[in-house]
Amino acid sequence: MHKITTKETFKIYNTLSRKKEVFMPIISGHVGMYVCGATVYNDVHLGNCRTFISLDLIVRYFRYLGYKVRYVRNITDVGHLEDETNDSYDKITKKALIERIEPMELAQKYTYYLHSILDKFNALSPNIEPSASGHIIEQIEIIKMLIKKGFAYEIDGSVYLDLNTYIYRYKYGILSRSNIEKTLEGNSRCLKNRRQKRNTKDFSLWKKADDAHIMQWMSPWGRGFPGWHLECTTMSLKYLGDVFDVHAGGIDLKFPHHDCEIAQSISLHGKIPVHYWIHTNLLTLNGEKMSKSIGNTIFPFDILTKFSSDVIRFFILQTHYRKILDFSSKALVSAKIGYNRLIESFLTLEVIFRRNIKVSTSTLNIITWKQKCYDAMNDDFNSPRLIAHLFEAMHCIHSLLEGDEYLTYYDLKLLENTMKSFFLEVLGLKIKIKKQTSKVEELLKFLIEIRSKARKEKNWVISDNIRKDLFKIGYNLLDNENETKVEVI
RNA sequence: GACGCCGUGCCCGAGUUGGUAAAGGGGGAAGUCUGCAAAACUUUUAAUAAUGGUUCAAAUCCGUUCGGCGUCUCCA
Repeated sequence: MHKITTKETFKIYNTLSRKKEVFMPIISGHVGMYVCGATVYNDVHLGNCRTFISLDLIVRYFRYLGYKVRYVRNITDVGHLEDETNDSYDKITKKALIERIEPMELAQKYTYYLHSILDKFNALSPNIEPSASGHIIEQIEIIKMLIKKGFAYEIDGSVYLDLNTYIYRYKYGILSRSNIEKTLEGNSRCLKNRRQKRNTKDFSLWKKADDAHIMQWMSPWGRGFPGWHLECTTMSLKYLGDVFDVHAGGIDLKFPHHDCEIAQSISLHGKIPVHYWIHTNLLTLNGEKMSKSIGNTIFPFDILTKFSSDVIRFFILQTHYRKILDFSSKALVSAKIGYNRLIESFLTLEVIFRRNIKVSTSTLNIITWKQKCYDAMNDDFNSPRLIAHLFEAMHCIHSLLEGDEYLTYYDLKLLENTMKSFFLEVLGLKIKIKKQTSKVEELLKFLIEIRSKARKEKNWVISDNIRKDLFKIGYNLLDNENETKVEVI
């Protein structure tokens, strides 16, 4: 494995301090990382995918540096309110009624779907993927403790976190740096329909369920279901401890979700639960947030027919995770062309190895280049810069092929290993060469032979017709010096 | 209204704890190659939103303006 040699220069942008900070794990060599996963009531869209792909890059790089990562990503299958003014239904229940299936069946269906999509994008599975519905008992225990400590109160079968009590002792909103009073002042929507709560700013830990609510559990406060913010606090506490290294998620979860999590944890044990908060930025469509509720969404299968999952992943990683990324097919086409060139260079490298030219000194400094790759990733996971360095390596390979530059066998191997490991392990991309089924391949070979014969006889009519007709059905013939290559369109 | 973020060439996109010539990709142009075409390779092209200020030095820090976006409702 790779040694953790660069840890003193490895920096992560921490939303809490709004600065890049040198990463120092709680336990040397280990990283505990919690990611807010998806609410499984609908197909994941490309915006969700961007977040999980960005965070996959982060997990991969931790591991690449040699850290042992416990990667926990939850499944929200209960408790996420569709609309707080409507007490009866949460997202899962509502969709289950529409689809006429059991809520659990719905959650299962979309969980499978999420897995299959993320698998396609080569995102690594979490080590633990806990679901909210599987941790009802733990959540009830935490609510009990919060009530006992005086930070929560029960009214008519629902339990709320008492922010006034909390604010008396601690600061609320340290992550978003929002002033809850001022925030509520300017937002009239928040003032409606809060008859149950002592204060509008209090948020629910447990909600009473009426008979129509399918997903409900028995609790000391009657039948109900847990609030959304509680599940992450509960499950991260259970699997990573009361204070852990990294908590990550989409930027839209910063407030109120993550600030509420912090309030819950601090109420519980008095400590800020996380050292490094990482927030990924949004994927926009026509400049606006891609969102299920707004409806401007692109689903993975909408574009997987036009672009491979690798190209989409490459496209996403070409932008830094903290920058807004606007979806456009034009940019995707650019990414596709660049990606293919990069893959070609791996094949060119093989050609250079086969040539086996022996030199005693190198004309290029591969060690310096390798360090630049690390520097890019060490600077808050700067994948666009890493990709730029891979393109530089591609140009080096071309120069080697032309004989303009030379590398010793050792340096050549170093170049290959570094390039491949960053490409495959860190960026999580694949070096895939499209291949035909054997019979199609034989037929193509046969046609190319006929065409080659025609070309030798300068029968351009036959040779051009073969090329034209094959192009029509998706095969592009490329005539090189001695051979004809087939490109699948 | 409160709290934030962003604006880099034709397009995408690094650089934003101030400092050598502002990465990289795509596109355009020219060339090499070539029966033609394509591909590949080489070279080349062009930018810091506007305006003040701080500084020996600003894309980077501060002010103002314009434009875009996010959160405060459920969100990745």
